[in-house]
Amino acid sequence: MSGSAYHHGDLRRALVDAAFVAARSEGPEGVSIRELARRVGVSHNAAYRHFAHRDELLVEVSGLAMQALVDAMEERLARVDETDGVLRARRRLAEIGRAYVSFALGEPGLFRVAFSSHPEMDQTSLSALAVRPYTLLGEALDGLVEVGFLSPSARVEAEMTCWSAVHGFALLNGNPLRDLPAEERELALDRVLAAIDRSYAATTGSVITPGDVFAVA
Amino acid sequence: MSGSAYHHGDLRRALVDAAFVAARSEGPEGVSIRELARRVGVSHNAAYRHFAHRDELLVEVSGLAMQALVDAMEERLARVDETDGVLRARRRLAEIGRAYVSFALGEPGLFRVAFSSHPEMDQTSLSALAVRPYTLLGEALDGLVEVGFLSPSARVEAEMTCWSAVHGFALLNGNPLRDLPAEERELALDRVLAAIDRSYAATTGSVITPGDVFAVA
DNA sequence: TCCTGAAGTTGATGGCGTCAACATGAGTGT
DNA sequence: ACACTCATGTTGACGCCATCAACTTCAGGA
Repeated sequence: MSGSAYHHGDLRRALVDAAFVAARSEGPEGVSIRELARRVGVSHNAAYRHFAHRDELLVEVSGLAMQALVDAMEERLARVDETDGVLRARRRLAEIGRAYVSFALGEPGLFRVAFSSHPEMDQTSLSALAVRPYTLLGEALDGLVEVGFLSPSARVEAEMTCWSAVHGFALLNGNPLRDLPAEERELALDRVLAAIDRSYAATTGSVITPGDVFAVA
Repeated sequence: MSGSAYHHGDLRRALVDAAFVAARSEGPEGVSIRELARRVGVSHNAAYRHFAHRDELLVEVSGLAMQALVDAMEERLARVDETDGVLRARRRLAEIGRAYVSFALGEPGLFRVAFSSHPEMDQTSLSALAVRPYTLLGEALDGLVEVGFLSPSARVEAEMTCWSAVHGFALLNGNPLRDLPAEERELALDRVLAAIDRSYAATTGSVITPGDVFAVA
């Protein structure tokens, strides 16, 4: 009933796909039911057989965008080849942050659609959407605790701190600071990540040898 | 020429005022030229004698919203009555963060309009808008350096770190985490602020006596 | 074979931003 | 005192949008 062939072929999927490319290049507000219908070669209103309203379609696209973000994070995580336990855990956390920011700045449309608020959307499905990046981050933090770099007591909801820093950085650099030179931005991100790293080290009195993980002290 | 009386009285101001209240209750997308015209008792299109397009009006409102944010921060800063130098500087920084978050969550419409992106808007005026909160934050950070809590080398662009953390926290709590219980949210913010504090202390080897500034260790 | 219900279409309503053409009237130069 | 000009406002249009209601079509089961 959802994926079978009918008049069009598979309109629902076609619409979602088209919406994804539209959102990718123009963000959520660039997704127009009518435009999609035109693009897919179907009459306006056809979409309403599959989505109650525009927001329902956007939620679907949000899911895909979020998935793309997760993929980017996982791909980058997989590249960490550090063998020393502590360094590895710290680098993994940093890579999550880098992947997040790089996705936000490289795919602004998708990023915005992933986090765009849909008033119609019930809260549960909303947080369910963001759950995967959250757990990914959580695992990295658990890793830090395991190697003794982050104290268990500071571990509590450490997700919030990391996520806030990186999310804020991504948004500020996408908007008010949008034309900061890439070099400066890179450096600034290093500093933010270093600050988090330093903050965690302080919870266990771990020593950070300069140049350990980050270029900046 | 800008503030004189004419047909309407002072349409430009009236429009901006109406736009402000609209933005306050519904955010940037709730600001409609036609609706404002109706509200002000003037014909649609009248606004176009004062603003080239909708975005130009929104920029004006952004400025007001940003000003409101700054006011909130300054008001809160003024309330810090700590006498001990180090504690005072640390608390001032924390208060800036709290004011920022509290404004973002208490006035979501204004906050969003303050930071909404206006494609038509040239970059210079955009960053000029955000300059005041930025300098306010900068002054607080300078204070931390003066009392020896933050090392001068870590001072470099520390604005970015603070601003990112707090901005991200505000947005996450306004959107995906929008119905987190207020209590938990408060605690989470404490933790974020404590992490920053800790991170700065680490740059000078300053000792943090528990319960110094924040409830959480 | 028919007929039902899902999938798609047509046409309308009311919203929006914006352009062009017109109306009005306050303030200035003579 | 008068006429003229130009800023300010108005009317009416265009094309976009989301969405509703009423239709057609047609595939698959009784």
